[in-house]
Amino acid sequence: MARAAEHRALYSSVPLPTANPLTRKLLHFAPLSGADKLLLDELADPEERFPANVDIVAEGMVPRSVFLLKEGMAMRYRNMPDGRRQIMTFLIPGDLCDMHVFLLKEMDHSIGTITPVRVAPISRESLMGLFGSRPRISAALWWSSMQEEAMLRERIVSLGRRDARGRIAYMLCELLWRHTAVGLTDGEVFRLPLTQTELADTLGLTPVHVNRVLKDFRQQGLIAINQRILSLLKVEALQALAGFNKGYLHLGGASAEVRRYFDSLEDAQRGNDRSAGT
Amino acid sequence: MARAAEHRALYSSVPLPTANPLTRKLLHFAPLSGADKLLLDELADPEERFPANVDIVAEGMVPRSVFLLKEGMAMRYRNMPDGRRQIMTFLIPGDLCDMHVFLLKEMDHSIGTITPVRVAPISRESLMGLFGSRPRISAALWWSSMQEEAMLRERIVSLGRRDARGRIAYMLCELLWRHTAVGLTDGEVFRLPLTQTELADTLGLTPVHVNRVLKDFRQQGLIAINQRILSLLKVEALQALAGFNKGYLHLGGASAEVRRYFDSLEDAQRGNDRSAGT
DNA sequence: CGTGGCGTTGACGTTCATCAACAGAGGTGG
DNA sequence: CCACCTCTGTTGATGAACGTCAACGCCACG
Repeated sequence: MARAAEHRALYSSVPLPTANPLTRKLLHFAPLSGADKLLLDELADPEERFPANVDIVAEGMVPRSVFLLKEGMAMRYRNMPDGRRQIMTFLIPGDLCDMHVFLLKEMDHSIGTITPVRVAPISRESLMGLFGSRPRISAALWWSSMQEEAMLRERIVSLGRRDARGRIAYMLCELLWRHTAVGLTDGEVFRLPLTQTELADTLGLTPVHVNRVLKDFRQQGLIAINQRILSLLKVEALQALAGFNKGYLHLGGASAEVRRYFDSLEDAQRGNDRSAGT
Repeated sequence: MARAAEHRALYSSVPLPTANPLTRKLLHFAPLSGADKLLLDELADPEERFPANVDIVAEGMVPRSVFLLKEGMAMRYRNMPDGRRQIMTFLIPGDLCDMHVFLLKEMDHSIGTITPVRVAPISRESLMGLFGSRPRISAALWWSSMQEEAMLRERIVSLGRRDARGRIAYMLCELLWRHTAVGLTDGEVFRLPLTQTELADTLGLTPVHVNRVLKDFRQQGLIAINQRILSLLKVEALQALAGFNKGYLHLGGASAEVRRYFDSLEDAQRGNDRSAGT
């Protein structure tokens, strides 16, 4: 396949992101100062590794620390009593597993790795400290969590009102834009290490049916897959197929008004710091 | 139907809730002081009314103020390009419409009324003020928003991996528990002003199919419906049918550890207030 | 007295699930 | 280095769950 060779070539030219993926993502919300970026880098510094196909957090556990995913892919999922599985979310670099859930008494779902991953554990204390002292980063993290919620809502729309072709097209588009937001694409090409079974468990379909639809997409020249590298050859067509509108990802940033508001908080905070002799 | 008469009788004995529904809900997270409750009552005091079947907020608008739903029922929904509709969430008394979304540039879905509603508009300022000064209420609101997110995830599980009977059973159970949490049930009986079409648009089904399943449930003696009053006659059976586990609603409250943490913040805050001469 | 929304029921069609079998890739132990 | 095995992808045959289309009754409302 000439096409495959071609997009591998493209992919190999993807520059390694210079900033950490969380920073990259948050920059879609609002500009961050050098100090903010430094702080985020420190936050992302500690490192822990997990192999593929293990649970980082299991259903029923008490949520403890928070993890920042730095590399690899993971998922939130739940097993049904009859052994079937529903994947709720894919986690990609720059995503936080459970910035919030530590408020809850016990996990209602599991988080498992899909590929080997590198994560930065973040303690509840440092996160709460951040919230108390850095309004702009807090707002950005909050925004990011709103974005995640919007993605959940979009999944509901997809599962409720799109057919198999629409669901798959929509999911490929969402993954493309999310990867773009953290600098992990080259044009419409990115690495997608999912099995067809995992896609099926995400979209409420069977692996067999996912296979048939993907075959169809390939034959129509909409996508190409090779060595887990996915090319969306006709993004427009795919988006049309799904009725996909990337608005729900809210990549356009905050309104000027909201941004000003958090800037003013930031200034107030700096004032506090000075008066406290910091 | 003797049964219908019976459950109407039951329903009429439901006492009017003394506390406002938001307070009732938040008490599931942690105890609140008298001052906290007073503050929540003030928050809920302003009033605005909307008739049934109108949009309170429409897709594409800039999210402005936040609303507390005090009475009636509303929904978040989205219209698809082909005219079909997906309902994402039902809002019942005690729910906040978009505590968070004001961080986003534009709404990616609409909020519409199902029945006439009474809401309390809350300004961004008073909400932010609360977050700055009342750690315990803030934590409770945050918890409530986590709970909403958990409900979204559960919907995804439902749409992805349950059949029509399971979905409907699950939705009835969820609505029962949510109403219970704000004191709007009497045993397994509560008022549910939804049409079958609305249920269908929530669960990714057609009104026709919802009708057939409900008929079946009625014939099996699982439920009874009369004048929009719903009785879950065999909750156990319904929950078994859906594989329903109310754990995801997190009604058990916060862990002792989390609660202590926010109590300590509260104390620190009171210290600040005193030293600032308030 | 019409009219429109909602619930209800029947006949029929389509999408997707289920079951089954096999091929290729990659990993592991002998 | 090869045999073996498991996981993933692939394809075909069959069936069930749910959607679509259509019609009618009921009730609230103007």
